[in-house]
Amino acid sequence: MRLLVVEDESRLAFALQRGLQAEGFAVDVESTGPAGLDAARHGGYDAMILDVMLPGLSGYEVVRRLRAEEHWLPVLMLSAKDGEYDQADGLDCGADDYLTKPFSYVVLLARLRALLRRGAPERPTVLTVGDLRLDPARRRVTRADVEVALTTREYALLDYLMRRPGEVVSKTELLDHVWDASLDTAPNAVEVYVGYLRRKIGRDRLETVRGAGYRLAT
Amino acid sequence: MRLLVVEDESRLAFALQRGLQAEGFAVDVESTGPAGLDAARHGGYDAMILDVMLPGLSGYEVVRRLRAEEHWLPVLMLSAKDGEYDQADGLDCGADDYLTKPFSYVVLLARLRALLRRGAPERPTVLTVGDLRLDPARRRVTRADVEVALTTREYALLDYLMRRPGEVVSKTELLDHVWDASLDTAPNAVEVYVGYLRRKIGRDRLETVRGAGYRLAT
DNA sequence: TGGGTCGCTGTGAGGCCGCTGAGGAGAAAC
DNA sequence: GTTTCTCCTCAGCGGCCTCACAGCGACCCA
Repeated sequence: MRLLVVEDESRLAFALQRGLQAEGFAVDVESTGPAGLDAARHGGYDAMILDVMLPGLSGYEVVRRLRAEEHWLPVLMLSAKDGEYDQADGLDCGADDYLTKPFSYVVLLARLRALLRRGAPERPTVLTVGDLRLDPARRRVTRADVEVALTTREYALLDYLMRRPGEVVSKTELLDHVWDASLDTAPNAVEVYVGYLRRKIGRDRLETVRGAGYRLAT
Repeated sequence: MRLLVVEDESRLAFALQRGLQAEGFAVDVESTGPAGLDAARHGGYDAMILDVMLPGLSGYEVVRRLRAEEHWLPVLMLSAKDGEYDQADGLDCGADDYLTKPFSYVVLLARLRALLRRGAPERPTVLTVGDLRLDPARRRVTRADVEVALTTREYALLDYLMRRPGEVVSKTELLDHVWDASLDTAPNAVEVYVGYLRRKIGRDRLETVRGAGYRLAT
């Protein structure tokens, strides 16, 4: 679990970093609004702890811009002010939760966990061709609901073919996309792997188009 | 938007009902724990506002049972107590947010809207995969109800894997999320820790997907 | 029917990937 | 200071995967 802490008070930032790391989180720290926004945009974090008072760009503004750019990273806001409108503002501008300083570490942790619990996993589509199914996330292939064990190369080959069902795909194209284009492999390797695949997914699923390439039967 | 308010102080319950109705919500009120639980189970509400102190069944217990039955209705808890552990307890037993009485109506509304925005939480408090259970709040892992002692790193690794059961997770992804991205760790560390985990949770629970990563068996 | 071309497959070597035991560094407990 | 615990690196090993090769079969065209 990677966290981004954006906080300009260095003592607090350091305390948070150490405490959260002790809980097993990986923690990066930024100390200004713009730097925090940038990190959140590019970083692949699971959640963000964000101070409201920041140099350069306020915490409110950071969240607003993130949301405007369709980033849905869970955000826990921290603020020294404790007026109620302030809190409402924080939530309404797109933060997911709000803590008022001084806060207790226990509460912070509990809120953070609640936030991480509801993270939204989007699963990529499962490719389906006939009774063949390929799930990229699980890296799993089934044929008529029976799992098929594939090696890395076999899997990559089938993946490529299933994204272009019914089309004729040439050997050189396969060499370019499934094999590393840099190292020159003999075209025969394609034939070898087509052979392997046929044994596993069924001989008739993969047609040879003599002189042109291969076609995955729809 | 339909709301369920479970509150035994009739004045507060009435005030909430009128206020929220004025905002355009459809509001039903229950005044005991068991009645609230029942309504939540059958009612098709979009969110629930739940007092902790209730006759018959405490608010904690209501949420816990709901979650145990796989109901993921967003729950906003209300409590007169204000000890911090109390608040942490509320969140960890499955509530999505927490307000301490006395609270301001503005804050309640903001929190409620934030809750409705993010819809029902998708993940249970306790992560369960097969006979493995991981309780983030207690930082505890059991396998077939036997506690398993894990180090910080082992725990973080299992936590990450259990949030994506059945999916293949690459070593680099694990390095990024379970290890701190800033310090560069050798990819071999992942292999080592997968080895440790296997000894503790069972060799077959963690599959190797050669060339791709690891997969937690569902 | 025969020759040529293209594709298929069994064999085997080489290499990459992942696993594990050993051990050192650093922190914490005693 | 010593012991213990944890984290992580390193090196060696074992196994599976990959792919080249060569011989054979299939297909196409006179």
